[in-house]
This record gives sequence, structure tokens and C-alpha cells, in this order.
Amino acid sequence: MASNNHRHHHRASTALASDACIARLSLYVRELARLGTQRISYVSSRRLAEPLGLTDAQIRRDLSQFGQFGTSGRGYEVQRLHDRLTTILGVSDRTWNVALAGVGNLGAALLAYRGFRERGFLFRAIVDADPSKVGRVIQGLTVGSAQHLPELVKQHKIHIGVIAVPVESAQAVCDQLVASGVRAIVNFAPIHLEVPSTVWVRAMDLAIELESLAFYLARTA
Amino acid sequence: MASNNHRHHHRASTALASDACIARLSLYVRELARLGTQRISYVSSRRLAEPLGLTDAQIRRDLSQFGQFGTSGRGYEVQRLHDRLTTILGVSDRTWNVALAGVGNLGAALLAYRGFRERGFLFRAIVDADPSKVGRVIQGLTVGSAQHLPELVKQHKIHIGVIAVPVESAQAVCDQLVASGVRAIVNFAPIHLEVPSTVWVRAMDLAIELESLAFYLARTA
DNA sequence: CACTGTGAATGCATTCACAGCG
DNA sequence: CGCTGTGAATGCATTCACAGTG
Repeated sequence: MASNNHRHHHRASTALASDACIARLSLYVRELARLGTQRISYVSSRRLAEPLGLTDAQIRRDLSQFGQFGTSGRGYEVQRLHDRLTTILGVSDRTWNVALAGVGNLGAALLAYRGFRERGFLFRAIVDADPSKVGRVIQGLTVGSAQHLPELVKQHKIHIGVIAVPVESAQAVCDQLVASGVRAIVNFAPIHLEVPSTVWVRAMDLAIELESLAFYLARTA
Repeated sequence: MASNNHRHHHRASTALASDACIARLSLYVRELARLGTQRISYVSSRRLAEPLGLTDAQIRRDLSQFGQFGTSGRGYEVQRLHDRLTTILGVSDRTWNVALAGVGNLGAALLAYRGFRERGFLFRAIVDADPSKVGRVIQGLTVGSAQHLPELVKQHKIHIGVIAVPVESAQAVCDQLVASGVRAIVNFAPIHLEVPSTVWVRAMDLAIELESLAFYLARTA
């Protein structure tokens, strides 16, 4: 989130790149895909950086953490770099199963968004605590009861849980997801979720973004 | 945006706190409000930090940039600190006028979310490029034509623009907002918006969050 | 010659650790 | 004694600048 994402995980393994760097890799993939559709075959770090509002040095530094992908004097081969980065990000050939908890307005919006499917993120199970919503079919998926979340997670081999429930039940839903084996969560509820250090959480908190803007506006009005 | 939010603004004025710090101030306000409803009148930096997943030192450091609010041996008076921070954030006594461009699923979800109104962010104008949507009433607001965005911005004295349109038209809508005098924008489209350095942009990019999670899952599977 | 990849320098944010206060 | 506020230390991310390469 913005940037907003805390990292207090203590992993022994290999030194991972920073959150910010990983987020930028996604940006590079997007821009490379766009360049690909324009039949552009080579791109320099400078040209890749410009439309993203970044610097050439930053791109080279980010990429250098994962290997050497460029050619001196020529730049990067668009298709090749795209493929390498999607592999690094784990979105090249495989798909990820996503569960959605909370089918309110926001949940429905997430289900309707095409971008996820294109990148290999597939909603496999959706649940809601409201009995009147259970059984409804949205985007081809039947809304399940919140009680069945654990078994749905196992049944569909869910990798990522998306929490779009009211703040009061967010931690409980999170606990259920974690207990069922989910190790990655996107949280839209305005609360810090307590999870074991083996679980990754990303917070999407729009109210915080608005308040940040209010701060800057109030100072420069 | 997430941290994801880049900052490449060159402001002469007083040294502003970092984006991350401002975002945390919002978290403090939230937690203080919660403590207030529990009739807790004093809180130490440690007790404030814990439920937010932060450290006591960080809270004291953040607050110290804006003044001295605590009492040695006692901690912070909940109500007083809450009031001071909302004032600093610019959300204490005033309201902010928000315009929404793009009334799709996401836009509708944003309109329906109560949290914004509570914090003083009021949707005043909504527009969509789809003629079949123009004239519809959502949450008490009539959908206007996208062409009328500039005059609506002026008419309603819009402070903040929210872009929830397809990626193809995001930059154009952004340009319209900026030309109409909007100096703060929340962008949900997966593209880097080009704006003058006097305008603040926050990116909300869910696809990037999901890909970051995929990266970590792929490494620790 | 145009560009990459990377040591070195810089700049920031976070953490430590403690003097000083109520 | 418990806690704040803050210099000092640390740790990271970004930027600089350039040797090396196709």
C-alpha cells in the first residue's frame, strides 16, 4: 500500500529484494508488455524509466539484483526481459488461486476486474457472512457461507486470500485463512492484521491515501 | 502508492515529513479513536504501537516532527493527541470535496463506502464517459457526463479527484482534473500519471500488490 | 559510441540508547 | 520509576559516476 506496506518479517533465507523493488518489477513488466505490442524489440533503461516516472539508474540497479539482462550499447531485448521478469515475479506460466471474503460493493468490483485474470490470478472461491448473499452467483462463482471458508480454501488450493469484509470481522477472517494454510493476504479493511511471520500481508487502505493528500493540500493551500 | 508511492516533487517550502510518516499518522488517529471509545484517557507510545505492528520509538520519532504531545512517565492524553493529529492531517474541522471519474464497479464501491464521509471526504460530483450511465442517481448523486468534468470541478470546488476509469482514458481524465485546478489525485488505473510538480498523486494498484505476493509465494513455496 | 552493470557516495528512515522530566 | 524526546548509530534505498563492453 501504499507504501505503505510494513515489513516485519524475519526470514533466514536468501536476501530478498525490497518491497518497493518488487513492486517496480511489476511496473517494468507492464511497460515491456506495452512496448511489445508496439513491435519495439529493444529498449534502454532510460526509455523504460521515463514513462514510469523513474530513473534509468534505478532500473539498472533493480535488475542487477536478479542477473544481467542487457546488452552494452543496445539496451534490453523487450520480449526476453519481459519473460525473465514474469518468471521472477512468479506469474509467467502458472496461475494463482484466490479466495475472496466479503462480497459487498468492493468485493464485487474486484471480481469484475479483468486485469487479475489476465495476470493469472483466478478467483476460485467467494464467501460472505450475510445469509441472504449465500447462494448468489457472481461472475460465475457461487457465494459460499463464511463458515465454509476453511474447507473451500483447502478444496480449491487457495494461495491468496483477499479480505473485503467489515473491519470488525477482518481479523477473524484472517485467522481462518491462516489456519487453513493461506500464506498471502490482501487486506482492504482498515486495521493492522496480526499474522505469523510466515504469512505475507499487503494492506490496501484508501482512507489513508486520502488523508495523506489532505495533509499536503492543507499545507500548500 | 505504495509505497508504493513515488515522490519526485521538488518543493522549496518547509521540509515535509515522509509519505510513510504521514500515512502512519492516520493509523495513530484511528487507534486513538478506538482507545477513546474505550474510555482510555492516556496511552504510552508502546501501547499505541503494539496493535499497529509498529515500534514505540517510531511513534515518538514521528510525533516529534510535529511537536511535543506527551508527558514523561504518563504517555499521551488520548483525546488531546487525537485532536492534534487530525488538525495536522487537515481532517479535524473541515471537509474535502471529492470528484469521482468512472462509475463502474469500483467507482460504485467507493461511493458506497461510509468511511470517507466519516473522515470528512465528501463525494460532490461523479462522471462517466458512458452515455447510458449519465443521469443515473447513485448514493444521492447524479452521474454527469465526462465532458462536463471541468465545470463540475469548479462548480463544486473539488479538492481531490479519484480516477476509476479504464487505463486508456486515465491520463486524459487526469489532465482535465489538473487543468481545472485539482491538485490531489487518487489513481486506480494501472498507469503512471504525468502531472506537474504542484500536483500530488497517490496510486492504488491492486495488480501490483498481488504480483508482489506471488513473488514471495514463488520463493518460499 | 551508446549503453550496461556496479562500486562508491549520498541521503533517508528506522532503531538504539539514554539524559531528563513528572 | 515509567515514560518522553532526541542525539547518535545503523541500515537501506537511491543516485552518482564511470570502467568496461558489444
